[in-house]
Amino acid sequence: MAKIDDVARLAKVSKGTVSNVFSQKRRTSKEVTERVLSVSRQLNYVPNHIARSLVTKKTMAIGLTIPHGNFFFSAFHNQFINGVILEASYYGYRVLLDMIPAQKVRTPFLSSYPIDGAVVMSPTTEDERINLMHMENIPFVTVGRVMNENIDSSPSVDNDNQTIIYNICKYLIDKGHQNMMFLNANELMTVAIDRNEGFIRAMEDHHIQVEEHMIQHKPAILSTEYMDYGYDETIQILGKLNKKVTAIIADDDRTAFSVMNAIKDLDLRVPEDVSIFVICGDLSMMVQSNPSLTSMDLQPSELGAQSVRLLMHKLGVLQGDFPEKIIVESKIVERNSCTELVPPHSI
Amino acid sequence: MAKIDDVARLAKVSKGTVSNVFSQKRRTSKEVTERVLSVSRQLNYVPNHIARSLVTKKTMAIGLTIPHGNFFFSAFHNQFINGVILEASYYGYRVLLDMIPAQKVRTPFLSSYPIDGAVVMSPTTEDERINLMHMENIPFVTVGRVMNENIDSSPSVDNDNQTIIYNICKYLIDKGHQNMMFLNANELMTVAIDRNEGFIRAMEDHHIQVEEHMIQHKPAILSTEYMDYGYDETIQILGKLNKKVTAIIADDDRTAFSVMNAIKDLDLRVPEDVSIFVICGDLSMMVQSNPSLTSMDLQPSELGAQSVRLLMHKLGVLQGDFPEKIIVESKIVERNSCTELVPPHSI
DNA sequence: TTGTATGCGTTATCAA
DNA sequence: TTGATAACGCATACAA
Repeated sequence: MAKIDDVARLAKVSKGTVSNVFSQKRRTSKEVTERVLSVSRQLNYVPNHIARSLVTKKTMAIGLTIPHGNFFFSAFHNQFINGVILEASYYGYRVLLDMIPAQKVRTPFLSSYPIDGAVVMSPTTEDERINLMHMENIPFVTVGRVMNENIDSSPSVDNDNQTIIYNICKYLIDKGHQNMMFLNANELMTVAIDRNEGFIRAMEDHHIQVEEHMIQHKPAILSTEYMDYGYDETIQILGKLNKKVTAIIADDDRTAFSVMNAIKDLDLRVPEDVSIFVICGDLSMMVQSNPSLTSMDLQPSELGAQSVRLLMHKLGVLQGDFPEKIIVESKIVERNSCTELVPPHSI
Repeated sequence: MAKIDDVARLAKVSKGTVSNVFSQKRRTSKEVTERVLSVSRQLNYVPNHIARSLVTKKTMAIGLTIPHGNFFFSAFHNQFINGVILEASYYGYRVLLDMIPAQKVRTPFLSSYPIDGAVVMSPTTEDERINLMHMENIPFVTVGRVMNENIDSSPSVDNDNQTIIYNICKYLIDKGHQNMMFLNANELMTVAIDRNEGFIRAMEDHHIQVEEHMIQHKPAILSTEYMDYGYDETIQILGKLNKKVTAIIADDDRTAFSVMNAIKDLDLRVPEDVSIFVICGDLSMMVQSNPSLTSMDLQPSELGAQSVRLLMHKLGVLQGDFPEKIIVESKIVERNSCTELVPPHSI
């Protein structure tokens, strides 16, 4: 591999000049520029990224910290990641996928993170990844609210989760539903906490008693029940316990599908007997399922892009003031899985 | 940030010793080790990854080169990526997500890739990413067959795509199907080429004439038709052209869902009128759709893990001989979307 | 088992 | 506009 000295020698300039031709940090005459570029092509020279990083103290990479454990990407994560990569590449940044829990790093591999900053997805309460970032002084942005004891505030991008659930409930209540089941995300995730508050507030505002069966939480990602979350809950609550649930709010498309299967197995129909509302689902899956599923568009790709932009501000790549919190818009997309509730006596 | 000199001074040892405590490349006495570690903790010292990389010439990161353009991850990609990350982290490697096309890198950002090797997903014919890797002398492994003019051979992991389609066809033919439609991947992908050969061979072996409508290709990822590939094709071939197709082989779950919608819109039923076989689909989606979809289990996560292992061999991290090609097993998972064809006259 | 000195390939500072 | 040289923070050969 050719080095900067080789180019400098052949182009009869100093290495400082060669450096400048590539970094464009100060002007070089057209003549010299072309000579250097020509020699570089000839020697197949490209600046060494590592050496550059050592002195500039910039790696031009950001970390994307995804929930660890035996994790699984959903369509939501997908789209989100797409947004992150696209936006990062716009600023010349690469994306390092990160999932190694702090404790598990073996000593021989221990070293600083070769990233300039990080985007932390789906924080939990007392999220250890966030503590790690904080300790190592790595600038970070979260997608979702931070709830760590020692960390007062940090830039974040989020949907307005409380309002989202509130509006979903209102949407269903307006259709006559009074008895709903909310299949929330895992209880450790801060988003689940916010959503619960929204749910409870909606019920209170509409004078509906919140019963225990109404709020469920996704099992831990490691558990065997994780994959078909929604099935057992539906069978149990609607079947065995015979709670007269008429509407189910599902965390994601996978959950919704599980629910639909359970409903079929209970000899019930969607939406005639039970309405289903999906919070974050893959657009194409929503449209193509049968019946098509009414859902919330959370704009995951926009969440990703905005989180990167926020991080770029923190890193000084983007100038000017920037907000500490960015709320990404979301809106209900009506399809065919939610229907007006027909009171029993009117049949 | 504390540096190695700071630790050396406070621990009253040389920096060489401090270095060895962390890299564990040569023994250090227990006494010294503990003193160094203690001081390091005190100063919050961690070796600088960049500086280390500069001298060792190892970045401890591998690139994951995903198809670029306005790309979109499917469940298959998801699982694959999971496999890659998990396996890479096992060897202490991080994963850099890569999608920047070679030409688009602007001069100010131009530099060598800070990776030790790369995994290239879903190669196309004359894949420019592979040419780039080859030119820059970056060790790489492909997931899928390479079909580049100038590149003779390179390590790769793959399913046996020809045989897979052959077996799917045989499976359907054994059920009495003679007129199938194959919704293949994009025609530029090498996997699509291999599959076509398998399809044609199966037809020939069973004395079935291959008609034009039988093989379709997914539109380019940038096109608007990309997202509901399968719908128009089904409406067109089964509806307007009234070809008597009784079985459809779909590239992925998204495609399968589109097909199911089209079939419904044509007032036909799955599997009574048309059988559907999915090649790569998300397990949970397959199970939870209605009817559940018969599919091929390609073990995407295993593909990911094996590709990393192969790369580790190329990088010398893993010792011993290693094969140039690894074929990951796949098998048919029967569910409820394919049925025995009942000849019309027997009704 | 530990210390010393050199080099990794670049950018940045200061002169010219 | 360009050149010379000192960092950047670490690993490693060699010496002790």
